[in-house]
Amino acid sequence: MADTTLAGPSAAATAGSKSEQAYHAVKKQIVDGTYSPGYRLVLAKIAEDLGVSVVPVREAIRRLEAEGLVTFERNVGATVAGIDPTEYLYTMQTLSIVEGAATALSSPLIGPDDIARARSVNEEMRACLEHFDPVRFTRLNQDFHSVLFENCPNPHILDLVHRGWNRLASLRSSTFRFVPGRAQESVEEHEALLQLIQSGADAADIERAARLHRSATLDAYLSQTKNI
Amino acid sequence: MADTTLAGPSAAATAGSKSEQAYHAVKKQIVDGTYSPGYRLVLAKIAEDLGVSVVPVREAIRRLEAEGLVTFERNVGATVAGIDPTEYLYTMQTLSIVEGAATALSSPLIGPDDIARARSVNEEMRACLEHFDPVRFTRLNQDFHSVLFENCPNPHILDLVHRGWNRLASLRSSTFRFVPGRAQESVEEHEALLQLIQSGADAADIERAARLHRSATLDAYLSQTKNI
DNA sequence: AGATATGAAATCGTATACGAACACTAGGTC
DNA sequence: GACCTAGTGTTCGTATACGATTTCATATCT
Repeated sequence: MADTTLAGPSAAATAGSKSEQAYHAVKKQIVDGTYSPGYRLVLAKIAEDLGVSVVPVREAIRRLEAEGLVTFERNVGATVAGIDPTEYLYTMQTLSIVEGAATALSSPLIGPDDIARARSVNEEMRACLEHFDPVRFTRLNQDFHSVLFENCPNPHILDLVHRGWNRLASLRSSTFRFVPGRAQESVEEHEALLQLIQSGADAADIERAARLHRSATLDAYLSQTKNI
Repeated sequence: MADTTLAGPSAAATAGSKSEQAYHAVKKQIVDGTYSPGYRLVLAKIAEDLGVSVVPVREAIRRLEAEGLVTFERNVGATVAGIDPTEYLYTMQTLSIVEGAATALSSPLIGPDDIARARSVNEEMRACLEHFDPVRFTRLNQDFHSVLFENCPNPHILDLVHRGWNRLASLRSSTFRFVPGRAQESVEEHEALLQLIQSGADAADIERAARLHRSATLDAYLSQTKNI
């Protein structure tokens, strides 16, 4: 299965350093929800928990800030970044663009076995709809697209996709939970996308489909909030 | 005129801090070419030059690393990042995507006065062709697109555009210099793009045109290197 | 001579320490 | 009672110090 730990930023240089360790530790806890949005990240406390000094922790926090996972205020401190409706819109819109591009760029390199694997993941997602397992659903959704992106010829774009996913992590399964029916649609769109790729469709058509797949989720959210 | 100092990353939080000062100072010198690719960035030396200690400098360097402007190797140090043909391809491809999207998203908000300003910049660019002033040409090129992006409704995408531009800064005017005729084409494409926007064309058409405008430069480079 | 080992110099990575800025409470004043 | 003010505690920002690692030059061995 594709590794959805979500590779760090382009800069993974200093592996093994305490700063690196702190970065991964804090990131993990943000992405998996241990630290919720708004949680106050006190340098000294994190340093003590990890058994290191504040300097590497500070560096780690600043890196997470650059990725949008924490917000930093001078002389005040860091808090786990939430994602307000505006930020959500920006992030989803950007994701629709970069995911569309990543899918289109990868499509010529996607083989029958990849299609089969992706389809199998999608069927698992369908099963999640029955059991109502939104957390697993979200994870499988990333797996699905990760399979398609495995051979993406442009790592920069892939990196942007991963950043967007991390940015959305604080929402967990909210779109799944709050927009009923969207998850079902999503599974169908996945299948349609696979067939499009399988049929050797034009890259532009694949890009459009992949982009719409993401923006439909955004639209579903927008139209719902408008109706309330 | 549009400010092409190229806004920093989303995180401009700690304005006024020494770390911030160091960040801007080093970034400026990388972007304007004072530090060429491969230049060894020694923390202690930069710290002394700026009159601060190494800790904030280190933080600044790590931020620049995250933006791809410097490469960092553990226990060895930082060097100004070069851009090899592969990186160039990745960056240009990504730029074509995000610039295309930024242009399309901005287009409904571009008014007649914006068009006029952009056209005036483009005419300056045309003049640069006569005087053969590649550095100014590159700068004006950014100005041109900055005018179009001024009202971009998605700051995330704009940020990606700026990052790409910074990343290419180390090349200076190489595309202009090495692909004769491309600059001329570029000016013509700008004018065509303006007319497309002015005519109220479909966002999809505008996006395609803007994307091709960037990828044509990449293609020109690729076909030239192939011929050698 | 070429390759390998050894030492010194340079540079990084992190701990510790301390001054500075902010938040919050308590007390006083109108 | 509401508002302002002083004081205290918390947390950040940066300087300094030192051990760890790499690099480079020199010496030694085959």
